[in-house]
Amino acid sequence: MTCNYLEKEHKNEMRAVQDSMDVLSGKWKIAIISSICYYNKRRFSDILDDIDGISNKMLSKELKELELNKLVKRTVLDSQPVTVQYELTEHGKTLQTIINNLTEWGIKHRKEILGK
Amino acid sequence: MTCNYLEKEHKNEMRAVQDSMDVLSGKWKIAIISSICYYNKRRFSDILDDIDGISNKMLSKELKELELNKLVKRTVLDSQPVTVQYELTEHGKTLQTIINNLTEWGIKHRKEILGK
DNA sequence: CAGTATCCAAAGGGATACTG
DNA sequence: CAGTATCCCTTTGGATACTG
Repeated sequence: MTCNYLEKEHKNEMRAVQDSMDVLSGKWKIAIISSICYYNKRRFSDILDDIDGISNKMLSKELKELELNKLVKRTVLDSQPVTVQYELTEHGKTLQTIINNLTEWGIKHRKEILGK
Repeated sequence: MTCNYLEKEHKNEMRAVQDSMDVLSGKWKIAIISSICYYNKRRFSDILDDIDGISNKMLSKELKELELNKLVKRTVLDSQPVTVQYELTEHGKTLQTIINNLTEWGIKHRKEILGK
């Protein structure tokens, strides 16, 4: 791998990567996205069940951030009692490639570390 | 995007993604990798200069973790005073695809959030 | 059901000084 | 140069209880 581009471009790339990481690096972000993606639409309490170890406080906080970043859309259904549904936005769905790559790499990495 | 695979596969994917994120999600990890990659071989104090805001304590800690995860190779050169050189391992270089994707996505995301 | 609020312990991480 | 050590403030996040 050679990285023979210009210094300024390099700085810009680093900023862009950091932007992505800021959005994704919450402890539960990707798990949440993955859960919503898997079920297409998913309610708060269901996501809570999907993800081992997450608390309602954390789920609430992370979902709020995902919404702010326009990755997730929140819809309140007027049922009794109130139900809230989460789904990925079109923008959120563009994360699929990254998630796939992270999955592949994670598997490779595990082999590398444990020795093949 | 449809996610119509089996539940168990889904759990495995989530674990793999999490493995990757654990390795990469330190505050400075990707910046460090990117810096070493850019210069191919890079010394401690140079990386310190490359990355805005990082402290020697953090750089030392993150490099240690990257080494443990076999992404980075550390070489002590017997100069006066001692010089230490860091470079990516073959395994570390396999991150290139992910970094590229994160770069692209980060740019897209910025447009999405700021409004095009 | 879908969150908030509060308390609190643990981890993160900056600043500074020191060492081989 | 390449780190360690220490101090100490800030952030994170779990447990629990409460609300519309």
